[in-house]
Amino acid sequence: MDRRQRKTREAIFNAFIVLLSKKNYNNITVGEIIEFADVGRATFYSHFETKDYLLKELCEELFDHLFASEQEGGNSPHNIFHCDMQGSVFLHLFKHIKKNDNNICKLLSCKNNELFLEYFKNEVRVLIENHLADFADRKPQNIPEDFWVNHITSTFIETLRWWIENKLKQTPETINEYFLVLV
Amino acid sequence: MDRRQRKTREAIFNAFIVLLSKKNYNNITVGEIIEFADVGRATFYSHFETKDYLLKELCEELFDHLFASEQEGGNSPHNIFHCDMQGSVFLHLFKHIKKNDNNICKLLSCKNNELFLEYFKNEVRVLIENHLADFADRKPQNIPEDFWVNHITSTFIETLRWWIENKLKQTPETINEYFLVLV
DNA sequence: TTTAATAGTGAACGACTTGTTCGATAATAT
DNA sequence: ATATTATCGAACAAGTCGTTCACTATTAAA
Repeated sequence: MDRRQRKTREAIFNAFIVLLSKKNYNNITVGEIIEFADVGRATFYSHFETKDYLLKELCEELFDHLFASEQEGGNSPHNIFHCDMQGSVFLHLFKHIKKNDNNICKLLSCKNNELFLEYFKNEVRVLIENHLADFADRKPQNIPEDFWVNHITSTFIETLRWWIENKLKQTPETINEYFLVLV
Repeated sequence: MDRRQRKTREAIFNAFIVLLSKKNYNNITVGEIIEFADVGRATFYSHFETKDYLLKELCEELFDHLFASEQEGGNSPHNIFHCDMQGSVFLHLFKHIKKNDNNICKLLSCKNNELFLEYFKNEVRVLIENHLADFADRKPQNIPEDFWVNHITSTFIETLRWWIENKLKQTPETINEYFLVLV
């Protein structure tokens, strides 16, 4: 990839992230992004079709970092079902978010954006599905499988949101226990 | 209240609801609303400050219908803690939504709007808080009170959303059981 | 080094949306 | 009958979006 392209792309992502830390997604304009990124209008639109696509591509990069290690953990079948492993998958996630170099927190905060939440929920759902066996003994009888998956997924995300609203006061370990105790 | 005012207000609400059943909140313009409502632009803005305020007022009317009976049930202290009452509060809600004269379903569907979800969640939270005693024996030890309330609230809403995504196939009774079995 | 291909620039454009203004008209209440 | 109030409708400035185009700068290839 052309060095110019890379630089432009990064400049736009950076500007977008900086702006996201300051204001809501919906209130950010393309004009602001290109001003911060110091990039021509036409250039922005040659990289991203719309602002929504910019978010989408940012999410893909973000989720790569956030879920990559977890997904691989999910691929080694002999360890997953192990009790210690179960906790650590989600604990890892909570820890990553506490570090918060990335700006997931801002995006997750209620008032922000449905689009991000949709992407994020899909990602978490896949994770949950991969670790479904860990929750098998807690699953109530007579409820549909996807209802159960949806519930664990939602509970995870809502736990996260509650944590973020509480300014991440609790340790990742505490939150992880809170989460596990719910499902 | 002036008859003209009433008629205008209703025309706008109606147009808004019709449009909501066809497209996402974010994609609805004030121009469309006043066209459908057959009302002057200045008139719209003399009734509602912005589109968001229109939604807010619509929610207030909607929630009045939806939560009014439940709230009153919550005010008679001798019946609340009764086991039979517990189920029926939420069952009533599920039934109301199945009837769906109002357009909560469209608004609740993921892709729609954070603003509505926020209003709705607040309303449900109050309901849950009023009936918290019903869930007391299921509350795990050592988790904060508001975390617990948030979890029940979220679970209710996510149950609802799952139901709506599934086209309300299940009966209200079934969904109510699904919900109660989760918490 | 020269050349051809590629990426970025910046101004301008049309289209759409928002929220406001104002003089004229119609409905309502007294 | 009169005064008040609501609505109309057209126009407005401001902001935003996504596109276009002629021009310039950078990069990769010959």
